[in-house]
Amino acid sequence: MNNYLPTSAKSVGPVGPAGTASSRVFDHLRKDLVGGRFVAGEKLAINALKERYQVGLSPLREALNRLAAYGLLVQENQRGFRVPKLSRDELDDIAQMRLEMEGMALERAIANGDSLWEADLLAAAHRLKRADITLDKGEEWEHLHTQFHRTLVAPCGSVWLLRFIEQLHDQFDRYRRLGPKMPTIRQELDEQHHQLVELALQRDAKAARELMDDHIHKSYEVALKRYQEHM
Amino acid sequence: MNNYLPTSAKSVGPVGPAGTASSRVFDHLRKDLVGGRFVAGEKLAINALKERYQVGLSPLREALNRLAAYGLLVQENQRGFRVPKLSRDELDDIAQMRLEMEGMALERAIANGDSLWEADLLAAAHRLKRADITLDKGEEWEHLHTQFHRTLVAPCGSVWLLRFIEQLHDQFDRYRRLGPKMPTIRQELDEQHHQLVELALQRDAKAARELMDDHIHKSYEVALKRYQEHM
DNA sequence: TTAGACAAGATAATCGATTTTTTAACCTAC
DNA sequence: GTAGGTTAAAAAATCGATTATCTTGTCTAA
Repeated sequence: MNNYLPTSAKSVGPVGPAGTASSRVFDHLRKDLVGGRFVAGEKLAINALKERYQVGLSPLREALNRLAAYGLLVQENQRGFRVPKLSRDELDDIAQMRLEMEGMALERAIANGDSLWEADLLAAAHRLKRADITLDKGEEWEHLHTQFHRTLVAPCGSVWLLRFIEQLHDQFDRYRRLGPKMPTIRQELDEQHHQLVELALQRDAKAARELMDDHIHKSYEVALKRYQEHM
Repeated sequence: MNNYLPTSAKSVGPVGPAGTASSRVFDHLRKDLVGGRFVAGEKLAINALKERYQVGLSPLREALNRLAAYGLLVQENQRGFRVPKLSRDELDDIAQMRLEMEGMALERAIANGDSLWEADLLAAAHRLKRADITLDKGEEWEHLHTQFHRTLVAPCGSVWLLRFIEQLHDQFDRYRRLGPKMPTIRQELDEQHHQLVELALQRDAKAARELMDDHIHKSYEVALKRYQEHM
Protein backbone atom coordinates (compact mmCIF):
# COMPACT_ATOMS: atom_id res chain seq x y z
CA MET A 1 0.00 0.00 0.00
CA ASN A 2 1.30 3.31 -1.06
CA ASN A 3 0.97 5.37 2.05
CA TYR A 4 1.78 9.01 2.56
CA LEU A 5 0.33 9.63 5.96
CA PRO A 6 2.52 8.92 8.94
CA THR A 7 2.16 5.52 10.48
CA SER A 8 -0.21 6.65 13.15
CA ALA A 9 -2.64 8.25 10.73
CA LYS A 10 -3.67 4.88 9.36
CA SER A 11 -3.55 3.00 12.60
CA VAL A 12 -6.92 1.87 13.78
CA GLY A 13 -6.55 1.54 17.50
CA PRO A 14 -4.52 3.72 19.80
CA VAL A 15 -0.96 4.26 18.76
CA GLY A 16 1.53 2.05 20.52
CA PRO A 17 4.68 3.08 22.34
CA ALA A 18 6.41 3.64 19.00
CA GLY A 19 4.18 6.57 18.06
CA THR A 20 5.66 10.02 18.24
CA ALA A 21 4.05 12.75 20.31
CA SER A 22 3.30 14.53 17.07
CA SER A 23 1.40 11.56 15.65
CA ARG A 24 -0.50 10.89 18.83
CA VAL A 25 -1.75 14.42 18.99
CA PHE A 26 -2.54 14.35 15.28
CA ASP A 27 -4.74 11.29 15.74
CA HIS A 28 -6.39 12.70 18.81
CA LEU A 29 -7.05 16.11 17.30
CA ARG A 30 -8.33 14.54 14.11
CA LYS A 31 -10.87 12.52 16.07
CA ASP A 32 -11.90 15.55 18.09
CA LEU A 33 -12.28 17.75 15.03
CA VAL A 34 -14.32 15.17 13.13
CA GLY A 35 -16.38 14.42 16.23
CA GLY A 36 -17.34 18.04 16.64
CA ARG A 37 -15.51 18.72 19.88
CA PHE A 38 -14.52 22.15 18.60
CA VAL A 39 -16.74 24.98 17.48
CA ALA A 40 -16.59 25.63 13.75
CA GLY A 41 -14.77 28.86 13.02
CA GLU A 42 -13.10 28.85 16.41
CA LYS A 43 -9.56 30.00 16.72
CA LEU A 44 -7.36 27.43 18.39
CA ALA A 45 -5.51 28.61 21.45
CA ILE A 46 -2.25 26.76 21.13
CA ASN A 47 -1.34 27.03 24.78
CA ALA A 48 -4.67 25.55 25.80
CA LEU A 49 -4.14 22.66 23.39
CA LYS A 50 -0.73 22.05 24.91
CA GLU A 51 -2.44 21.46 28.22
CA ARG A 52 -5.35 19.53 26.78
CA TYR A 53 -3.21 17.04 24.93
CA GLN A 54 -0.30 17.08 27.35
CA VAL A 55 2.30 17.76 24.73
CA GLY A 56 5.01 20.31 24.00
CA LEU A 57 4.82 23.09 21.49
CA SER A 58 6.88 21.56 18.69
CA PRO A 59 4.98 18.27 18.25
CA LEU A 60 1.70 20.14 18.66
CA ARG A 61 2.55 22.60 15.91
CA GLU A 62 3.66 19.77 13.63
CA ALA A 63 0.32 18.05 14.16
CA LEU A 64 -1.56 21.28 13.44
CA ASN A 65 0.42 21.74 10.24
CA ARG A 66 -0.51 18.23 9.09
CA LEU A 67 -4.15 18.77 9.90
CA ALA A 68 -4.17 22.03 7.95
CA ALA A 69 -2.70 20.35 4.89
CA TYR A 70 -5.24 17.58 5.30
CA GLY A 71 -8.10 20.04 5.41
CA LEU A 72 -9.32 19.75 8.97
CA LEU A 73 -7.83 23.10 9.94
CA VAL A 74 -7.27 26.43 8.28
CA GLN A 75 -3.87 27.96 8.66
CA GLU A 76 -3.31 31.67 8.25
CA ASN A 77 0.24 32.85 8.31
CA GLN A 78 1.13 34.75 11.44
CA ARG A 79 -2.28 34.24 12.96
CA GLY A 80 -2.38 30.62 13.83
CA PHE A 81 -4.95 27.95 13.19
CA ARG A 82 -8.71 27.88 13.15
CA VAL A 83 -11.42 25.27 12.77
CA PRO A 84 -12.96 25.64 9.30
CA LYS A 85 -16.40 27.18 9.16
CA LEU A 86 -19.33 25.05 8.09
CA SER A 87 -21.54 26.04 5.20
CA ARG A 88 -24.49 24.66 3.33
CA ASP A 89 -22.60 25.05 0.07
CA GLU A 90 -19.70 23.05 1.33
CA LEU A 91 -21.91 20.31 2.70
CA ASP A 92 -23.57 20.04 -0.69
CA ASP A 93 -20.18 19.92 -2.35
CA ILE A 94 -18.89 17.20 -0.07
CA ALA A 95 -22.02 15.08 -0.47
CA GLN A 96 -21.94 15.47 -4.24
CA MET A 97 -18.30 14.44 -4.34
CA ARG A 98 -18.99 11.45 -2.12
CA LEU A 99 -21.69 10.36 -4.56
CA GLU A 100 -19.32 10.51 -7.49
CA MET A 101 -16.28 9.03 -5.86
CA GLU A 102 -17.75 6.33 -3.67
CA GLY A 103 -20.00 5.24 -6.49
CA MET A 104 -17.01 4.90 -8.75
CA ALA A 105 -15.01 3.12 -6.07
CA LEU A 106 -17.82 0.71 -5.28
CA GLU A 107 -18.25 -0.31 -8.91
CA ARG A 108 -14.55 -0.96 -9.21
CA ALA A 109 -14.41 -2.81 -5.91
CA ILE A 110 -17.21 -5.10 -7.04
CA ALA A 111 -15.31 -5.77 -10.25
CA ASN A 112 -12.00 -6.45 -8.49
CA GLY A 113 -12.78 -7.78 -5.04
CA ASP A 114 -11.78 -11.36 -4.31
CA SER A 115 -13.14 -13.84 -1.80
CA LEU A 116 -10.96 -12.47 0.95
CA TRP A 117 -12.74 -9.18 0.43
CA GLU A 118 -16.08 -10.92 0.71
CA ALA A 119 -15.02 -12.34 4.04
CA ASP A 120 -13.73 -8.99 5.30
CA LEU A 121 -16.92 -7.33 4.22
CA LEU A 122 -19.12 -9.82 6.04
CA ALA A 123 -16.97 -9.45 9.12
CA ALA A 124 -17.08 -5.66 9.06
CA ALA A 125 -20.85 -5.68 8.56
CA HIS A 126 -21.28 -8.13 11.40
CA ARG A 127 -19.21 -6.09 13.81
CA LEU A 128 -21.18 -3.00 12.88
CA LYS A 129 -24.48 -4.81 13.43
CA ARG A 130 -23.37 -5.96 16.89
CA ALA A 131 -22.71 -2.34 17.77
CA ASP A 132 -26.13 -1.42 16.37
CA ILE A 133 -27.89 -4.01 18.47
CA THR A 134 -26.11 -3.14 21.67
CA LEU A 135 -27.22 0.39 20.95
CA ASP A 136 -23.69 1.64 20.99
CA LYS A 137 -23.77 4.80 18.96
CA GLY A 138 -20.63 6.23 20.51
CA GLU A 139 -17.02 6.28 19.41
CA GLU A 140 -16.95 2.52 18.98
CA TRP A 141 -19.87 2.58 16.54
CA GLU A 142 -18.31 5.47 14.64
CA HIS A 143 -15.11 3.54 14.26
CA LEU A 144 -16.82 0.38 13.03
CA HIS A 145 -18.94 2.42 10.66
CA THR A 146 -15.89 4.07 9.13
CA GLN A 147 -14.24 0.70 8.93
CA PHE A 148 -17.21 -0.80 7.12
CA HIS A 149 -17.30 1.87 4.45
CA ARG A 150 -13.55 1.59 4.06
CA THR A 151 -13.75 -2.15 3.54
CA LEU A 152 -16.55 -1.78 1.04
CA VAL A 153 -14.45 0.22 -1.41
CA ALA A 154 -11.02 -1.11 -0.44
CA PRO A 155 -10.34 -3.23 -3.55
CA CYS A 156 -11.23 -0.44 -6.00
CA GLY A 157 -7.62 -0.47 -7.15
CA SER A 158 -6.92 3.22 -6.73
CA VAL A 159 -4.84 4.47 -3.83
CA TRP A 160 -5.72 8.04 -4.67
CA LEU A 161 -9.43 7.42 -4.88
CA LEU A 162 -9.36 5.81 -1.44
CA ARG A 163 -7.39 8.69 -0.08
CA PHE A 164 -9.87 11.24 -1.36
CA ILE A 165 -12.84 9.25 -0.09
CA GLU A 166 -11.30 9.07 3.37
CA GLN A 167 -10.80 12.80 3.38
CA LEU A 168 -14.37 13.41 2.27
CA HIS A 169 -15.70 11.13 5.00
CA ASP A 170 -13.87 13.13 7.63
CA GLN A 171 -15.29 16.34 6.21
CA PHE A 172 -18.79 14.93 5.90
CA ASP A 173 -18.75 13.69 9.47
CA ARG A 174 -18.07 17.20 10.74
CA TYR A 175 -21.64 17.91 9.67
CA ARG A 176 -23.23 14.55 10.40
CA ARG A 177 -21.91 14.49 13.94
CA LEU A 178 -22.99 17.99 14.87
CA GLY A 179 -26.03 16.94 16.86
CA PRO A 180 -27.49 14.04 18.81
CA LYS A 181 -28.67 10.72 17.34
CA MET A 182 -31.71 10.43 15.12
CA PRO A 183 -32.89 6.88 15.82
CA THR A 184 -35.49 6.58 13.06
CA ILE A 185 -33.37 7.48 10.07
CA ARG A 186 -30.40 5.91 11.79
CA GLN A 187 -32.05 2.50 11.70
CA GLU A 188 -32.87 2.88 8.04
CA LEU A 189 -29.25 3.66 7.29
CA ASP A 190 -28.05 0.72 9.34
CA GLU A 191 -30.21 -1.63 7.29
CA GLN A 192 -28.73 -0.32 4.09
CA HIS A 193 -25.31 -1.49 5.20
CA HIS A 194 -26.48 -5.07 5.03
CA GLN A 195 -28.21 -4.62 1.71
CA LEU A 196 -24.97 -3.16 0.40
CA VAL A 197 -23.10 -6.27 1.45
CA GLU A 198 -25.64 -8.52 -0.24
CA LEU A 199 -25.51 -6.64 -3.51
CA ALA A 200 -21.72 -6.59 -3.38
CA LEU A 201 -21.57 -10.34 -2.84
CA GLN A 202 -23.97 -10.80 -5.74
CA ARG A 203 -21.67 -8.59 -7.80
CA ASP A 204 -24.60 -6.46 -8.81
CA ALA A 205 -22.67 -3.27 -9.45
CA LYS A 206 -25.56 -1.28 -10.83
CA ALA A 207 -27.95 -1.98 -7.96
CA ALA A 208 -25.16 -1.53 -5.43
CA ARG A 209 -24.29 1.87 -6.80
CA GLU A 210 -27.91 2.92 -6.75
CA LEU A 211 -28.21 1.85 -3.15
CA MET A 212 -25.00 3.63 -2.31
CA ASP A 213 -26.36 6.78 -3.90
CA ASP A 214 -29.46 6.46 -1.79
CA HIS A 215 -27.39 5.78 1.30
CA ILE A 216 -25.28 8.87 0.82
CA HIS A 217 -28.37 10.89 0.02
CA LYS A 218 -30.09 9.83 3.24
CA SER A 219 -26.94 10.56 5.22
CA TYR A 220 -26.83 13.93 3.56
CA GLU A 221 -30.34 14.67 4.77
CA VAL A 222 -29.32 13.81 8.29
CA ALA A 223 -26.24 15.98 8.06
CA LEU A 224 -28.20 18.85 6.55
CA LYS A 225 -30.83 18.71 9.27
CA ARG A 226 -28.19 18.78 11.95
CA TYR A 227 -26.42 21.62 10.26
CA GLN A 228 -29.63 23.63 10.09
CA GLU A 229 -30.54 22.91 13.70
CA HIS A 230 -27.05 23.86 14.67
CA MET A 231 -27.19 27.32 13.12
CA MET B 1 -13.06 30.70 -1.44
CA ASN B 2 -12.85 27.99 1.13
CA ASN B 3 -9.18 27.61 1.60
CA TYR B 4 -7.36 25.21 3.85
CA LEU B 5 -3.82 25.64 2.70
CA PRO B 6 -1.78 28.39 4.30
CA THR B 7 -1.72 31.68 2.47
CA SER B 8 1.51 30.98 0.71
CA ALA B 9 0.40 27.66 -0.72
CA LYS B 10 -2.05 29.34 -3.03
CA SER B 11 0.08 32.32 -3.88
CA VAL B 12 1.25 32.44 -7.44
CA GLY B 13 4.40 34.48 -7.32
CA PRO B 14 6.99 34.57 -4.60
CA VAL B 15 5.65 35.09 -1.13
CA GLY B 16 5.92 38.63 0.14
CA PRO B 17 7.46 39.77 3.39
CA ALA B 18 4.42 38.51 5.29
CA GLY B 19 5.17 34.87 4.51
CA THR B 20 6.50 32.74 7.32
CA ALA B 21 9.71 30.80 6.99
CA SER B 22 7.64 27.66 7.18
CA SER B 23 5.48 28.67 4.22
CA ARG B 24 8.40 29.83 2.13
CA VAL B 25 10.19 26.54 2.55
CA PHE B 26 6.93 24.66 1.90
CA ASP B 27 6.49 26.44 -1.43
CA HIS B 28 10.10 25.97 -2.38
CA LEU B 29 10.21 22.31 -1.44
CA ARG B 30 6.94 21.66 -3.20
CA LYS B 31 8.30 23.13 -6.40
CA ASP B 32 11.50 21.16 -6.07
CA LEU B 33 9.70 17.90 -5.37
CA VAL B 34 7.29 18.33 -8.28
CA GLY B 35 10.13 19.46 -10.54
CA GLY B 36 12.12 16.33 -9.85
CA ARG B 37 15.01 17.91 -8.00
CA PHE B 38 15.05 15.00 -5.57
CA VAL B 39 15.55 11.34 -6.30
CA ALA B 40 12.43 9.25 -5.80
CA GLY B 41 12.77 7.06 -2.73
CA GLU B 42 15.52 9.21 -1.32
CA LYS B 43 15.68 9.85 2.38
CA LEU B 44 15.78 13.53 3.18
CA ALA B 45 18.71 14.67 5.29
CA ILE B 46 17.13 17.34 7.41
CA ASN B 47 20.38 19.08 8.25
CA ALA B 48 21.25 19.36 4.58
CA LEU B 49 17.83 20.84 3.87
CA LYS B 50 18.39 23.39 6.62
CA GLU B 51 21.41 24.60 4.73
CA ARG B 52 19.83 24.35 1.31
CA TYR B 53 16.80 26.43 2.21
CA GLN B 54 18.51 28.61 4.76
CA VAL B 55 15.99 27.97 7.47
CA GLY B 56 15.90 26.71 11.03
CA LEU B 57 14.82 23.30 12.15
CA SER B 58 11.31 24.14 13.41
CA PRO B 59 9.92 25.82 10.29
CA LEU B 60 11.58 23.18 8.14
CA ARG B 61 9.96 20.35 10.05
CA GLU B 62 6.59 22.09 9.88
CA ALA B 63 6.94 22.35 6.12
CA LEU B 64 7.89 18.68 5.86
CA ASN B 65 4.86 17.71 7.92
CA ARG B 66 2.59 19.66 5.60
CA LEU B 67 4.14 18.12 2.52
CA ALA B 68 3.68 14.65 3.97
CA ALA B 69 0.00 15.27 4.66
CA TYR B 70 -0.30 16.67 1.15
CA GLY B 71 1.23 13.55 -0.37
CA LEU B 72 4.55 14.84 -1.68
CA LEU B 73 6.51 13.16 1.09
CA VAL B 74 6.27 9.99 3.08
CA GLN B 75 6.64 10.29 6.80
CA GLU B 76 7.64 7.35 8.94
CA ASN B 77 7.57 7.84 12.66
CA GLN B 78 11.01 8.05 14.20
CA ARG B 79 12.75 7.72 10.86
CA GLY B 80 12.11 10.99 9.16
CA PHE B 81 10.91 11.83 5.70
CA ARG B 82 11.47 10.33 2.28
CA VAL B 83 10.55 11.18 -1.27
CA PRO B 84 7.82 8.77 -2.41
CA LYS B 85 8.88 6.08 -4.84
CA LEU B 86 7.57 6.16 -8.38
CA SER B 87 5.71 3.23 -9.87
CA ARG B 88 3.96 2.34 -13.08
CA ASP B 89 0.87 1.37 -11.13
CA GLU B 90 0.72 4.70 -9.40
CA LEU B 91 1.22 6.61 -12.61
CA ASP B 92 -1.67 4.70 -14.15
CA ASP B 93 -3.77 5.44 -11.09
CA ILE B 94 -3.02 9.14 -11.18
CA ALA B 95 -3.71 9.42 -14.91
CA GLN B 96 -6.96 7.50 -14.57
CA MET B 97 -8.06 9.76 -11.72
CA ARG B 98 -7.15 12.85 -13.72
CA LEU B 99 -9.34 11.59 -16.55
CA GLU B 100 -12.31 11.15 -14.27
CA MET B 101 -11.94 14.27 -12.21
CA GLU B 102 -10.80 16.80 -14.76
CA GLY B 103 -13.42 15.56 -17.19
CA MET B 104 -16.08 16.07 -14.57
CA ALA B 105 -14.72 19.45 -13.63
CA LEU B 106 -14.51 20.61 -17.23
CA GLU B 107 -18.11 19.70 -17.96
CA ARG B 108 -19.25 21.57 -14.89
CA ALA B 109 -17.06 24.55 -15.67
CA ILE B 110 -18.53 24.79 -19.15
CA ALA B 111 -22.00 24.70 -17.64
CA ASN B 112 -21.24 27.34 -15.00
CA GLY B 113 -18.52 29.59 -16.40
CA ASP B 114 -19.46 33.20 -17.03
CA SER B 115 -17.98 35.74 -19.40
CA LEU B 116 -15.30 36.69 -16.91
CA TRP B 117 -14.16 33.11 -17.08
CA GLU B 118 -14.05 33.29 -20.86
CA ALA B 119 -11.80 36.31 -20.61
CA ASP B 120 -9.54 34.67 -18.02
CA LEU B 121 -9.32 31.59 -20.16
CA LEU B 122 -8.33 33.48 -23.27
CA ALA B 123 -5.76 35.40 -21.26
CA ALA B 124 -4.28 32.26 -19.70
CA ALA B 125 -4.11 30.56 -23.10
CA HIS B 126 -2.46 33.59 -24.62
CA ARG B 127 0.19 33.83 -21.93
CA LEU B 128 0.91 30.14 -22.34
CA LYS B 129 1.24 30.52 -26.11
CA ARG B 130 3.71 33.39 -25.69
CA ALA B 131 5.82 31.11 -23.56
CA ASP B 132 5.53 28.40 -26.19
CA ILE B 133 6.67 30.72 -28.95
CA THR B 134 9.60 32.09 -27.05
CA LEU B 135 10.56 28.47 -26.50
CA ASP B 136 10.50 28.91 -22.78
CA LYS B 137 9.95 25.44 -21.44
CA GLY B 138 11.39 26.21 -18.04
CA GLU B 139 9.82 27.14 -14.74
CA GLU B 140 7.93 30.01 -16.30
CA TRP B 141 6.24 27.76 -18.85
CA GLU B 142 5.43 25.21 -16.14
CA HIS B 143 3.78 27.89 -14.08
CA LEU B 144 1.69 29.22 -16.95
CA HIS B 145 0.72 25.70 -17.92
CA THR B 146 -0.51 24.92 -14.41
CA GLN B 147 -2.31 28.23 -14.37
CA PHE B 148 -4.04 27.46 -17.67
CA HIS B 149 -5.37 24.11 -16.53
CA ARG B 150 -6.44 25.67 -13.25
CA THR B 151 -8.38 28.37 -15.06
CA LEU B 152 -10.03 25.87 -17.34
CA VAL B 153 -11.78 24.04 -14.51
CA ALA B 154 -12.01 26.90 -12.03
CA PRO B 155 -15.77 27.55 -12.24
CA CYS B 156 -16.70 23.88 -11.77
CA GLY B 157 -18.34 24.86 -8.49
CA SER B 158 -16.61 22.34 -6.27
CA VAL B 159 -13.84 23.42 -3.93
CA TRP B 160 -13.02 19.82 -3.16
CA LEU B 161 -12.85 18.74 -6.76
CA LEU B 162 -10.41 21.58 -7.48
CA ARG B 163 -8.35 20.63 -4.50
CA PHE B 164 -8.06 17.01 -5.59
CA ILE B 165 -7.23 17.99 -9.17
CA GLU B 166 -4.45 20.25 -7.96
CA GLN B 167 -3.02 17.43 -5.90
CA LEU B 168 -3.18 15.02 -8.80
CA HIS B 169 -1.42 17.52 -11.06
CA ASP B 170 1.45 17.77 -8.62
CA GLN B 171 1.68 14.00 -8.47
CA PHE B 172 1.42 13.60 -12.22
CA ASP B 173 4.15 16.15 -12.82
CA ARG B 174 6.57 14.14 -10.72
CA TYR B 175 6.49 11.69 -13.60
CA ARG B 176 6.06 14.08 -16.51
CA ARG B 177 9.00 16.19 -15.43
CA LEU B 178 11.41 13.33 -14.90
CA GLY B 179 13.30 13.83 -18.14
CA PRO B 180 14.15 16.43 -20.76
CA LYS B 181 11.69 17.99 -23.22
CA MET B 182 10.07 16.03 -26.03
CA PRO B 183 9.49 18.72 -28.66
CA THR B 184 7.32 16.73 -31.07
CA ILE B 185 4.61 15.56 -28.71
CA ARG B 186 5.06 18.76 -26.76
CA GLN B 187 3.88 20.81 -29.73
CA GLU B 188 0.87 18.60 -30.20
CA LEU B 189 -0.10 19.09 -26.57
CA ASP B 190 0.36 22.82 -26.82
CA GLU B 191 -2.06 22.97 -29.73
CA GLN B 192 -4.67 21.12 -27.75
CA HIS B 193 -4.70 23.91 -25.21
CA HIS B 194 -6.11 26.26 -27.80
CA GLN B 195 -8.62 23.77 -29.08
CA LEU B 196 -9.76 23.33 -25.49
CA VAL B 197 -10.37 27.05 -25.18
CA GLU B 198 -12.38 27.10 -28.39
CA LEU B 199 -14.58 24.21 -27.37
CA ALA B 200 -15.07 25.75 -23.95
CA LEU B 201 -16.12 29.08 -25.45
CA GLN B 202 -18.51 27.23 -27.74
CA ARG B 203 -19.88 25.48 -24.64
CA ASP B 204 -19.44 22.14 -26.34
CA ALA B 205 -19.06 20.08 -23.18
CA LYS B 206 -19.02 16.71 -24.90
CA ALA B 207 -16.33 17.56 -27.42
CA ALA B 208 -14.33 19.42 -24.80
CA ARG B 209 -14.34 16.43 -22.50
CA GLU B 210 -13.26 14.14 -25.30
CA LEU B 211 -10.41 16.45 -26.13
CA MET B 212 -9.46 16.66 -22.47
CA ASP B 213 -9.40 12.87 -22.30
CA ASP B 214 -7.11 12.80 -25.30
CA HIS B 215 -4.95 15.53 -23.82
CA ILE B 216 -4.48 13.68 -20.57
CA HIS B 217 -3.89 10.46 -22.44
CA LYS B 218 -1.12 12.03 -24.54
CA SER B 219 0.42 13.57 -21.44
CA TYR B 220 0.26 10.18 -19.84
CA GLU B 221 2.22 8.68 -22.70
CA VAL B 222 4.89 11.32 -22.25
CA ALA B 223 5.03 10.70 -18.53
CA LEU B 224 5.15 6.94 -19.00
CA LYS B 225 8.00 7.20 -21.51
CA ARG B 226 9.99 9.36 -19.16
CA TYR B 227 9.32 7.03 -16.30
CA GLN B 228 10.51 4.05 -18.33
CA GLU B 229 13.63 5.83 -19.56
CA HIS B 230 14.30 6.87 -16.03
CA MET B 231 14.32 3.35 -14.60
C1' DT C 1 -16.88 62.38 17.53
C1' DT C 2 -13.70 59.85 15.23
C1' DA C 3 -9.62 58.46 12.39
C1' DG C 4 -5.12 57.53 13.16
C1' DA C 5 -0.90 56.81 16.05
C1' DC C 6 1.11 54.59 19.71
C1' DA C 7 2.22 51.40 23.44
C1' DA C 8 1.45 47.20 26.14
C1' DG C 9 0.09 42.70 26.28
C1' DA C 10 -0.92 38.45 23.98
C1' DT C 11 0.03 35.23 20.58
C1' DA C 12 2.67 33.10 16.75
C1' DA C 13 6.95 31.77 14.90
C1' DT C 14 11.57 30.59 15.35
C1' DC C 15 15.98 29.28 17.46
C1' DG C 16 19.50 26.57 20.03
C1' DA C 17 20.12 22.92 23.02
C1' DT C 18 18.60 18.44 24.96
C1' DT C 19 16.57 13.95 24.92
C1' DT C 20 15.21 9.88 22.61
C1' DT C 21 15.52 6.55 19.11
C1' DT C 22 17.60 4.42 15.26
C1' DT C 23 21.53 2.86 12.65
C1' DA C 24 25.76 0.69 11.97
C1' DA C 25 29.96 -1.16 13.50
C1' DC C 26 31.98 -4.28 16.29
C1' DC C 27 32.38 -8.11 19.31
C1' DT C 28 31.38 -12.60 21.26
C1' DA C 29 29.52 -17.27 21.61
C1' DC C 30 28.11 -21.02 19.20
C1' DG D 1 31.26 -18.14 9.42
C1' DT D 2 27.07 -16.40 11.53
C1' DA D 3 23.32 -15.17 14.77
C1' DG D 4 22.73 -12.43 18.60
C1' DG D 5 24.06 -8.82 21.54
C1' DT D 6 26.56 -4.46 22.85
C1' DT D 7 27.84 0.19 22.11
C1' DA D 8 29.20 4.48 19.73
C1' DA D 9 27.70 7.64 16.35
C1' DA D 10 24.05 9.69 13.76
C1' DA D 11 19.59 11.27 13.19
C1' DA D 12 14.90 12.37 14.74
C1' DA D 13 11.96 14.32 18.00
C1' DT D 14 11.15 17.34 21.63
C1' DC D 15 11.85 21.04 24.99
C1' DG D 16 12.53 25.75 26.93
C1' DA D 17 13.51 30.25 25.82
C1' DT D 18 13.76 34.08 22.50
C1' DT D 19 12.20 36.92 18.78
C1' DA D 20 8.78 38.75 15.72
C1' DT D 21 4.14 39.88 14.76
C1' DC D 22 -0.47 40.88 15.69
C1' DT D 23 -4.24 42.71 18.70
C1' DT D 24 -6.35 45.69 21.78
C1' DG D 25 -7.02 49.62 24.34
C1' DT D 26 -5.84 54.36 24.99
C1' DC D 27 -4.69 58.80 23.69
C1' DT D 28 -4.32 62.75 20.54
C1' DA D 29 -5.49 65.85 16.89
C1' DA D 30 -8.46 67.26 13.44
